[in-house]
Amino acid sequence: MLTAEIKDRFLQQYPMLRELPDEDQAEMLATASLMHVPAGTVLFDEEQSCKGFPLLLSGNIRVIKASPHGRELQLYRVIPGESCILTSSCLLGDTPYHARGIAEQDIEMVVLPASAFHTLLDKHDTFRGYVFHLFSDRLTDLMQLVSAVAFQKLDQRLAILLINKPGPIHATHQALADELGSAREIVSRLLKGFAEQGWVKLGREQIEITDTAALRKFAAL
Amino acid sequence: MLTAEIKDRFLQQYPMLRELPDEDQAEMLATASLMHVPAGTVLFDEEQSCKGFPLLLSGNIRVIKASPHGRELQLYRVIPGESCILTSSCLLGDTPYHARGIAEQDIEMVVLPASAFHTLLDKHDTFRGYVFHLFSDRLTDLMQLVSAVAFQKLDQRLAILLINKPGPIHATHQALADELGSAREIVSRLLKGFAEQGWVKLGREQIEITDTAALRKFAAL
DNA sequence: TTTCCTGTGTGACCATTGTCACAGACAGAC
DNA sequence: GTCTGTCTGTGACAATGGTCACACAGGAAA
Repeated sequence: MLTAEIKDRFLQQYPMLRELPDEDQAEMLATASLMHVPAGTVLFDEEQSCKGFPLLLSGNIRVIKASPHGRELQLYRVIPGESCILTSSCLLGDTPYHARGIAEQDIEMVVLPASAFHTLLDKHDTFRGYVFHLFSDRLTDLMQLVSAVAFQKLDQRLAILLINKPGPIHATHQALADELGSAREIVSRLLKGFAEQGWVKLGREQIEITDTAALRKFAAL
Repeated sequence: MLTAEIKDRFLQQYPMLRELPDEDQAEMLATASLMHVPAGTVLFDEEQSCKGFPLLLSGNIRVIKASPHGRELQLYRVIPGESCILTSSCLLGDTPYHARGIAEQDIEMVVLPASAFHTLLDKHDTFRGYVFHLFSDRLTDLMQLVSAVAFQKLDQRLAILLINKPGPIHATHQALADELGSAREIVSRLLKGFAEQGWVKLGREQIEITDTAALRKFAAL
């Protein structure tokens, strides 16, 4: 059972649920439960099937593929307002996961039982539209990612990654490598190159972009 | 308007449409049209939005990403009974395509107008389930592909590709390279290696697997 | 037959990335 | 302060894949 405050934040974050008829909304809220998950938790993993439909309130989920040699590659990130489409995929396709989901920060999420999820999907276009959109976006993301991994050089991918991170970047080289699916040393090496070009300033767990324009030009090349 | 013969084949290929109430089925069939497309045609391309929902009767569609340097990489293949999920993604998300679709053979397909597609989706669970399943499968495929491109060596990917092709393989090295996202010379080189191991016999546009077990073992390594 | 075109074989060479093995550097704990 | 664990810098090296520049083979067309 959710508190009034959580309900508010929940509906704030997922506006399409506000459009449900009152009784359906109430029913949905009645079956939902709130979960707290500490940062670092593995929320799901390969070959593991799923229980409910999670809707994020706060915190991100990193969805990754791990290689047998200990490297990893981030497929995408789930942010509040987005829900994890992989779960939907599981619930709808009855297939197990094929990736690992890790809580990047502490997470608050509302979990709908599978039955409620199906009911919403059957009865309400807006919810359906929302889920389809998520699928659609993920497909697009993944196609983009495949293309990047297959055809782009690492330095460009790194540049793009940096550009798309907001503000002063706080991350270890290892973390960046894990996002790119590469090794820490390579990232260090490339960053050093960027620094020598005067594009970034490096510090411990910190990267400051000093010449966005140049970096962007390099990335777009 | 479809002929009776086409209707039959159509419903044969897409069983979930047979479960529709008669009048809905009739309405759907009334708005559908048959298209023939010769092999090699580009059915859709990046940044190009879409008209209708195609359901394949015969022939395959290769969905690929092309690199700026002329290389290409196959994302997946659409076979009869499957429809092209990318199109759904477009219709549902109003986003343009982000890949290219090429008719691998001559194609027959039934095309539903976007409106009919949406109607079916709204009214019928089975159709909805079908579409969700397609999405789900594609997501899985793509995640698998990303992982392969990022972490597997080309020789293994080639071996897997060969294993999964039925019967005596009839393809140019270039075609294989395009499926893998690599260059022709590399494929030739690797195939030569396989031949030296006695795993395959090579001929012009033809590859015969002579030791499936060894090849499989190598692929699984 | 000769001519072409496409597909394949190949060797030399390069660029990129990955691996390994450390050495320093910094921050927080003690 | 010292210690300790994490993060980063770095050099040598290997391996994989890609590029280029051809030669050559086989089959279809002229």
